[in-house]
Amino acid sequence: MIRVLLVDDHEMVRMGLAAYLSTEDDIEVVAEASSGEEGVKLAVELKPDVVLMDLVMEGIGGVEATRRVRETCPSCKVIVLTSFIDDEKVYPVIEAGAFSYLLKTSRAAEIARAIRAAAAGEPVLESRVAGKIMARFRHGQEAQPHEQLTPRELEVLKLIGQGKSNQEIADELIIGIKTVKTHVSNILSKLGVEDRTQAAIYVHTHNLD
Amino acid sequence: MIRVLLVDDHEMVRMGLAAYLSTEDDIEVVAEASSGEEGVKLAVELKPDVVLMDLVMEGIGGVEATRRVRETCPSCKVIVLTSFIDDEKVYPVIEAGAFSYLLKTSRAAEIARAIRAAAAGEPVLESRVAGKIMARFRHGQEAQPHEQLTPRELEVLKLIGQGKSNQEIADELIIGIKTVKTHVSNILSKLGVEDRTQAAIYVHTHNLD
DNA sequence: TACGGACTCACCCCTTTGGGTGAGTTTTTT
DNA sequence: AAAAAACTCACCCAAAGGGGTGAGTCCGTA
Repeated sequence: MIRVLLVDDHEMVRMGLAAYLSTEDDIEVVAEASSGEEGVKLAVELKPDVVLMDLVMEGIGGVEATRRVRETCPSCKVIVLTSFIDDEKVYPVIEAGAFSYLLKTSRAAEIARAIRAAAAGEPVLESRVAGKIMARFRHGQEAQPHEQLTPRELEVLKLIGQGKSNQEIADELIIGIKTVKTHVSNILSKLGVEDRTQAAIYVHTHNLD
Repeated sequence: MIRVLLVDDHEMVRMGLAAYLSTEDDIEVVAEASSGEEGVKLAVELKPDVVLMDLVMEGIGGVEATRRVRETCPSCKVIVLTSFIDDEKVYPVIEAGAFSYLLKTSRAAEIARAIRAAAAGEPVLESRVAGKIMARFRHGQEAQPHEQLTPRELEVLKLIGQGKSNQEIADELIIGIKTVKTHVSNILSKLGVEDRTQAAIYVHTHNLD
């Protein structure tokens, strides 16, 4: 019997999963959590075989919840279940220890299959997610352009993403405007964009909040 | 008996709703649709009392689906059920004829209540949605700043949101750069922002794709 | 017809931005 | 201790952005 913990703040989704999974003889839903915190707590207590984890939740998100579950219960396989693929949380959550990655548009049978696969030690990646991962390795492991920014540059980039001018950024960071300009130049070059507007768009399309 | 049609491309959500609603004596799920098109078709055929409609779907979205359902089956009450509140699709879908608006984080009991309310002719607005609607009326019906943009200005704004320079916008629209600058000035003034970067951010936070 | 709104373009002028280059200081790593 | 990376600031200069103003055309409507 595969013991499963559901973590999702959507009651309907939990009910749907629970209803479907209860029809599978070899799968047992041992508990449901409506938040990341609760999910971590239940995972530690119950040591389920598989955790079905939503990514977007109030409080600590699925990424942090996954990290904590992996820390406190390394035997738990975390299957991430989320709505969107464009979320740039794909890489972080995999780094956080997610074992499989599915989309919520998946058929119910797919999910049952992924649960059995996880219990058997086989990860499952939704095809589009797999494509992203492959692309990342193909293009060299440098990954996201913004990951090669220095901490200070990242800080400046976020302020650009808030629509701040160089002077405002200088005031906020208590440095000279000349220094800000240097950072901005380096940022534009590293991100491969032409101006601060494109950099701001980068921030928003990559959710660098 | 209240006859309900479910429209959602997430099989799990449909299952969860169907499972829960089947426990309610006065509610009957007469059909499920996994796309907007299918939902419209089934609504016409079955004339349900209430349609539970997801907003984000492949193909025609929930907004267009709602409009068509209302056109072809005016007696059907459409309850919109979506994940996010920041979606600026709230107003459009209400204009399209949505009767109630709930979030997917709602408790299942809330949904059953909303279904009964809809059948009785009472709309239900999730509190945060209600707040938005109220705010819109309080601030004068002018609503979103970008709605007072002219068609041409909106076109330019979208290009700003793509990170285009004035010259690139001029080339794309086959007009002079002086004209673009005029549009940009008017846009900044109407949106109440200081520069094109903030305008680009506006585009992305308001989903003006 | 007259009016207003939208779209177009122009001129003047100032500010901001961004590239290139150099260089000093601090922090971290080797 | 030496090397590398990060952070800081500076100067020069060209390009782009943005405010203000004026004005012509076209189109739909009162």
